[in-house]
This record gives sequence, structure tokens and C-alpha cells, in this order.
Amino acid sequence: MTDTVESDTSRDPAGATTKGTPRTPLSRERVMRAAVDVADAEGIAAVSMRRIGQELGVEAMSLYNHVAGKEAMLDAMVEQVATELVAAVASLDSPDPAADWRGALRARALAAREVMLQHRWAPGVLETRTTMNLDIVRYYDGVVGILRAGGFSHDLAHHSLHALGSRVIGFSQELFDPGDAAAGDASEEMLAAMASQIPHLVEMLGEVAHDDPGSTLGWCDDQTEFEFGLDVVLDGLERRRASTVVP
Amino acid sequence: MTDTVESDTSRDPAGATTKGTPRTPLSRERVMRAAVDVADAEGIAAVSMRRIGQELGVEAMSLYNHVAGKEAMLDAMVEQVATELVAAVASLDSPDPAADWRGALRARALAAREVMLQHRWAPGVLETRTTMNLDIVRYYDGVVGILRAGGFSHDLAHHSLHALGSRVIGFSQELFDPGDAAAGDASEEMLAAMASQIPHLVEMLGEVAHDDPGSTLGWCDDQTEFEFGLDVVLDGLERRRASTVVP
DNA sequence: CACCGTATATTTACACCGTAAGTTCAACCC
DNA sequence: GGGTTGAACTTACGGTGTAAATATACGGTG
Repeated sequence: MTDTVESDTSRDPAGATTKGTPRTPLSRERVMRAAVDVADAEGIAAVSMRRIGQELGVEAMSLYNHVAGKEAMLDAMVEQVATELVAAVASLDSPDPAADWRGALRARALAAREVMLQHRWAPGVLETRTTMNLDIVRYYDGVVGILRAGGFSHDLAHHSLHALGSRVIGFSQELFDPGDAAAGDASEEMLAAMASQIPHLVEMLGEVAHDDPGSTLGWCDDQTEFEFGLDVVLDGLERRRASTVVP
Repeated sequence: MTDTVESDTSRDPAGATTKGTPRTPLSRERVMRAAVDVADAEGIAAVSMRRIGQELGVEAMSLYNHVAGKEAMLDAMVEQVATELVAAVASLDSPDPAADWRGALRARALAAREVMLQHRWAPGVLETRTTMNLDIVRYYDGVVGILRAGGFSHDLAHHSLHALGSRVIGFSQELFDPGDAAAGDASEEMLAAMASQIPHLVEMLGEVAHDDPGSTLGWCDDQTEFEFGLDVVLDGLERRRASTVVP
């Protein structure tokens, strides 16, 4: 690295040129990091080839030297999340599955959830992937391992995977955020006006809001609800597992 | 309406013109039906303004006379599904919720599922909607009604909604179709090669495939798995409900 | 009948998207 | 130096959604 002749070439963002200055080269690594950063900060919709090229001070087409295309880039993005995911799960001292499969699985799901919360775009992208990702599959393999250790038959383990669905990997889609939706405007009086249409919901909302005043309609604690749902499923599975043990 | 001079103007697909022939006018109704049809037949990706304009023998911009924009069109599309959904639920003689809330809820979810299976694009689109749809909310209201009749507190009913998630509305996303994914190519020997990476999955797959030979890796019966998962959740909820009844 | 307002359809245009193909150019090796 | 090579750039094409201006036909009124 000759120390930058500075013949004004000034601020060429690609990092280069006209003499001597070695352009800091692009790399798959850098591309992927930029893509994930943009997605984290501005949502997956903001991720376009031109946009993340611009992020790196480079033309869109240059990215194609390191990524096969957008679809491949999305694949690599979930790959990155998957890596974080296995890392989070690895550095986790969960209960021995043989003694407490529920605790082990619960810990896993919650660890996964923490990763997912840092990449809110990941669930949506994950769903659109058509090719599987090895790390994700390994994660599921671990889940099956826990179930097996806990005394599940293969068949029941298989059903359990389906029953848990995306919860086991740290998320469960919210159809629409009741906060956003209902709070569109005039939330309360609007709801009152619709009372005849949706009496049960209005009544329920009224009581829940009353019990926990403040933030009128942002009434759902994501974390609480996630854990509740997870526990409900785990309960149901435990019943089934226990009933397979011949008495 | 002069009776169609038929001066050959022939097959102008917009239905009109050059003299007399009354153009069969576009209508929000027709636009929406075309949109849903295209989505059903070719997937949501095929739904573009130009494409569905062409479907109606009309230029893309003409659609804007009947729909505010694409986002509004997607809204209307889920609205259509929601209408089918409430209709399906209405013409349903489910058990009396007061006597059998689980049966009532189960019937509802399965009826909803039947609708969703005819519009496979609907779940995905539903998730992207930011504004709520009245019929959908009404559907949820009915769910709460069943829970209440079954003896759920408002609080527990609320948690239950979250626990059930999208299952109560007839679907639960499959992360990726194990059939498609694993069967990418060389399914079996590839799996054998990965056995060390994902031992539990391979073992499970082996056994399940053995028990139910044929269609090597399309081993998951959607309907069965959906019902299993639904029942697991319903079980867990019943336990919680029962434990709130002071003995 | 002639006219004109109104509603509808079309045309044109723009800014974005992903990406195939061709071109420039700096860095390296002989 | 000359040639090679590979990364970055430029250009171009067909796609998207949609704003704005334009053309067309219909219906009611004089």
C-alpha cells in the first residue's frame, strides 16, 4: 500500500486509482455484511443490487463477481443468520435433554428467537427460500436429537416438528400487528362503533386494556405470547409422549 | 344501445367501439375476479397490473379506475378470500361451543383450511397486509366467542389467540417443503453422505420412510400434520382452561 | 339533432428493479 | 515493455408500479 499519492482522484469510493492506490477490493464477505446490515436497518425491501452496491461505493453489476444473483444473495443472507443461530445454540448450557427435554427445547427456541429478533426480515425471507440451508437443517436435527433423548419415537418426533412449526426456530408470524392495525386512527371510538360487528373482541380488548392500562392497544407482549404459545405446544407434546410409554 | 352495427370492428377485446357496440365495461368486481383467478392459477408473482389488464383485454392503467393501486388490489384480494372464509364458516354446523369448544374451534380451523388450500397465495399475502380486514377480524371475533363460551377468561382467550397463531385461520407455514428440498437431487445417497452432519434427521427419515414406503421423501401428509399440530395446541389450551376452574 | 360534461380507456413517461453482454482499466507476471 | 487477467464499469433490455396528459364514447340536455 503506497501511501496514497493523493493526486486528487479524491473520493473515489471504490477505493482506488489513477495511480498506485490499491483499491480495497470487494469480497463476498463484505457484500454479505452490507446486505444484512441494510436489511436490518431498513427492511428487506431496501435490499436491491443497486442499493447495496451504492452502500459499498460500487456499481450494482460489480456485486455479480461475488454473488451469483439476488436469489443467491438472499440465500447467503439466511445462511448468515443460520450461522448466528447455531452459534447461539452452541454457546448455551441447556438442561440435559434426557432429563428435561422440554427445558432443553425451550432454551433452544428462546435462543433462536433472540437471533431472529435482530434480523426481523429473516422469517419472511426464510419462507421464500426453496433450497434448504445446511445450518438450518442441522438446527432441526438438533431438535430431533432432543426429542429422541427425551423419549420420543421417530414418528412422534416427526409430528412434533410440524406441530412446533416455526416456533422451534424462534418465531411465529403475527398475522397483523394489532397495535398498528387497530391504532390506524380513532382506535377506541372506532372499535366502539364496530362493537356490534365484533363484540367478543371488543369486550376482550376492553378487559385486557383495563387490566394493563397504558399503550391502549399495543396490548400484546410479544415475548410473553411467544413463550405462552411455545409452552402450550410443549405441554400437548408431553402428554402424547407420556402416553406412549407403556405403563 | 343501438343494436351492434357489427361493422366488423371485430374482436376488440375491450368490447367496443368504432360504432355502436357497447363496450362491456370494466368493474371492480371483474378486476378482482381476474386477479384472484390469475393468482390461483399461476401464483401471486404473476399478478401484475399489466398482466391482469391483459387478462381483461385492457391496458394496465385502466385498472386504476376501479382499484386505487396494487396494494389496494392485494387488500381486495384477501378481502375476497375472507368473504369465502366467513361463508364457509357460516354454513357449518359445528358443535355447540358451550358443550364442546374444542370441536367447534377445530371445525372452524378445518373449514378455514379448505378455503386457504384453494388460494395458496393467500397466507403469504395476508402476512404482508398492514391494514386489517373486517371479515378477518370478524372471523377472529368468532374464535374468541367460541373460547368464551367454552369457559375461557378474556386473558386466557387472548393468549390462546396467540398460541393458535395462523393455525386457527387454516394454515401454518412450512419452512420449506422437505419433499422439494431434500429431493433436489440424489436425495437418498446425499442424505446418507450427510448422515454425520444430521444423524437424527437421517435416522428419523429412514424410519418414517420405511413405515410408509413410496414417495421416498414426500413423507409429510399436510392435512395430517395440520390436524396433529392443531390438536396439540387445543390439548394444551384445554389443560390451562380446566385449571382455571376453581375446584 | 347538436352539444357538452363526464366517465372510461389509452398513451406516454418516469423511476425503479434484476441482470446479460460488452468495455475499460489497474495490477501482476514474464 | 507486453501480455494476461480479473474486477469494476457502462450500456442496454425487459420487467415492475404509477402519475399525467390525451383520446374516446356515452348520456343528458338544449
